[in-house]
Amino acid sequence: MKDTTPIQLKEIGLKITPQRQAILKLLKGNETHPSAESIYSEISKKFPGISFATVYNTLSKLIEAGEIRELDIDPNKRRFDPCVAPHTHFYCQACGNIFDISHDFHLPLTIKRIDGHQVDVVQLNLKGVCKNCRKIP
Amino acid sequence: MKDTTPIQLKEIGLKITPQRQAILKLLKGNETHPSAESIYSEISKKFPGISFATVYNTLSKLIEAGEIRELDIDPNKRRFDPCVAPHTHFYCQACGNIFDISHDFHLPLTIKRIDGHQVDVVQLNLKGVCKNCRKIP
DNA sequence: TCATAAATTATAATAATTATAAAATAAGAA
DNA sequence: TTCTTATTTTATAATTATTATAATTTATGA
Ligand SMILES: [Mn+2]
Ligand SMILES: [Mn+2]
Ligand SMILES: [Zn+2]
Ligand SMILES: [Zn+2]
Repeated sequence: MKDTTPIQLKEIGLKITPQRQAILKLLKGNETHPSAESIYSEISKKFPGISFATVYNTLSKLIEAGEIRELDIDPNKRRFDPCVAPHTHFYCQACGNIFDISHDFHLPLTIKRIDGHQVDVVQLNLKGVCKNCRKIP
Repeated sequence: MKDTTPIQLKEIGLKITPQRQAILKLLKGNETHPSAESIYSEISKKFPGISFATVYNTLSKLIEAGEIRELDIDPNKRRFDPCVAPHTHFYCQACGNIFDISHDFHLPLTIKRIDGHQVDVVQLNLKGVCKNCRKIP
């Protein structure tokens, strides 16, 4: 039988717990850019007793370890992305969904300095009305 | 004596009140990208009785009218910018200050559609450690 | 001056997130 | 395998930012 132990946790110095495994599994390959709330709701199905603190704590640790990243695009809540490679996002102001944009806008991704400031993160955010919401007038 | 009446309010269909005049005056030319809290604190000096609701209400009206805009860059609070012309921002993760970046990154400012989505806003956000915070190790 | 819609205020409510401390548990040592 | 302990989870409270409500006040135009 295939070993499904998520070695990622061990690698970043975290204890392997069922809750963390579930959160990691939910995130892996997830392209919805979930919020803490949506992660909590989903995980609750399998772990009815999980607490919000565990979700937030785990997300913080994963961000620290560089396994996931946080987006600054939803004005109402934190949103998370398991894909840490740089890419553009589109936020729908009607439904709140976030879409990956694969088009290359030739961003200054390697810039390390500007106006004397040290640049660590570069984010291009687009906002408007998504494909789906445009249909429903 | 010079007329200092802010005609902007009348123009956008809002009643001229001392509170609104003060908020508008504080915003005009302000490059600090203030939060509701910082606006409230500052205005309170002249209007000790002003309420947070007035600050938020006024900001909402001004955004609606396109007189100011809101940034999605500070993960903790809403930040406002009286300059509505498109420009890049830098957020310091150490001190929370936001700086305007005048360098032209050739953003797709005229794009109206991508992947079927209707694009209304384009924001380029840089984050890291600002000039001032780098000095204090 | 007066009528009235709009704005302001005090206050409560909501939503997201963070803090605290006790109980549970993963993981390595014995 | 059992023991030990630091880590993690949970329940709960606290905090912070923002929005909602309703009574009072005020700007504005007749
Ligand atoms: Mn993404
Ligand atoms: Mn600006
Ligand atoms: Zn949508
Ligand atoms: Zn700084």
